[in-house]
Amino acid sequence: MNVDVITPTNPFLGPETGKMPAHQAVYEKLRVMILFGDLAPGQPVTIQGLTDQLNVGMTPVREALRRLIAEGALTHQGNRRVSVPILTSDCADELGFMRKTLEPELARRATLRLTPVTLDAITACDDALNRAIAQGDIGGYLTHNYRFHAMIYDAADAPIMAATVDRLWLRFGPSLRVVCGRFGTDSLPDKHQDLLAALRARDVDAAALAMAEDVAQGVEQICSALQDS
Amino acid sequence: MNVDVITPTNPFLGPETGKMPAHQAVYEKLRVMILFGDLAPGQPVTIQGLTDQLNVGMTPVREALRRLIAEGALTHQGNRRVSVPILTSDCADELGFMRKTLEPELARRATLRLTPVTLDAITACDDALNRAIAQGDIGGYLTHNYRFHAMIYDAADAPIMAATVDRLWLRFGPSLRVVCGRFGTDSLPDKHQDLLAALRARDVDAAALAMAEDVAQGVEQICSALQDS
DNA sequence: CTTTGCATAATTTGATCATATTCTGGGGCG
DNA sequence: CGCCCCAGAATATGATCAAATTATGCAAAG
Repeated sequence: MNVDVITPTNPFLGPETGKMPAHQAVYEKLRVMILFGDLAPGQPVTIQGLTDQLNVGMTPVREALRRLIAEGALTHQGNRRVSVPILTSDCADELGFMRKTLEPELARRATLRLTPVTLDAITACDDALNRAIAQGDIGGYLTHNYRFHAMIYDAADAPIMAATVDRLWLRFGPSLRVVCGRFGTDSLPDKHQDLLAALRARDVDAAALAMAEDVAQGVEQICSALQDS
Repeated sequence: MNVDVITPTNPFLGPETGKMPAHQAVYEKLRVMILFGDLAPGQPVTIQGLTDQLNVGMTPVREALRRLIAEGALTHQGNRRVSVPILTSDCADELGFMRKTLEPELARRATLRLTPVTLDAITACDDALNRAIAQGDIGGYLTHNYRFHAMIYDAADAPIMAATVDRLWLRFGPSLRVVCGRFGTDSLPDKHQDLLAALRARDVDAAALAMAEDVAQGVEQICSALQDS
């Protein structure tokens, strides 16, 4: 029962995939699975299960898990048991506040530093996102929505904040697929047009506002889904 | 099913050396050393050096390092070399923005949830801090200043935000000792009295303001020290 | 006679270690 | 000046130990 990753290419902007330490390969594989809801909330994650599944030793698996636990993508619940965290209302509140605070600032910085080439790439990503929505492709929506935001945050040239926000997305990840299964791809939030327009116009405040609204919509949708569970 | 105890990091720096996995003991030891400037910025950290120094195998050391790297307390610079990160101006700007944004919010939440017992403990911690300043004890100042803030953030009952802010402190840590060596304990920032008064009065906005000012002063001091280096 | 409760055994899993392998960096030699 | 070889450190593996959860069986109560 080998769980194959749905996304064929790695979603991150890293070009090198050739030679990579085993622990990092395991880390990225698990990270993608968590980020896009391939692992259900509360699902236990065992070391030996991963060693069998991925055909690597236990040391790389241990390191990858330790890293993901440090990032909050996995939790060390009770006695030596690792599992995918269950998103509570309180956690969602915290994550929501942080996202609403940090992501507009990243949008501000990105607006000032964005190159035309990167802007075109972001626009292309949004086009792909809209195609995925039109086709009802939930996996494609999740992937391209993440890429859309990740590209902007990468352009902000603020690695610490970008990494922090990345960790917040990791926490939302396991619940995303559930939310989408509930609502479908019809009523998905999309302030991306406003955001792109603001980026093209180099309007810092408009970009921050559009980002804030986009984040607020996404957080609101997740919180409402958590409410009746 | 107990899911209540999920403390991956130590909120306090108590020397609790009872029953603890080796990798966590190594992690906490290194964490304290980084947080209080026992490790200089740029200093290389080797696995084998730590195995010899701490008398543990290399697997626990590897896990501790991986965890600290994930938290930004150490950096994986280039090829398989781990070292204490050097704080640049850009990084300090990012860290400053995040601290100024997140810590007042934590102060807000702490104001609402604080118990009288905890408030007394925080007050006692501030007294110890002042005694350390009066004696010119830099180590005591750093320790108690961290504890003062950590206790407030712990009282805020917002584990994700508290852990995030903790990571920011870890990044500032290696430079703190340098800054204090430059300025001494004379002109240290202290908005703690205002903060304590606001906490006692349950004045949310005043607490947030005092915290913002305290953070701003600290960040400003570090940035000015980075300027002429 | 069945069922419930607890105590103990067995299996699974995590933690640690010793060791082998690979890769990077530096120094010597052509 | 460049290439090759060697030392040292990091990476990865499997084995071994310890801990915990699950399974099992016995006894007592209904």
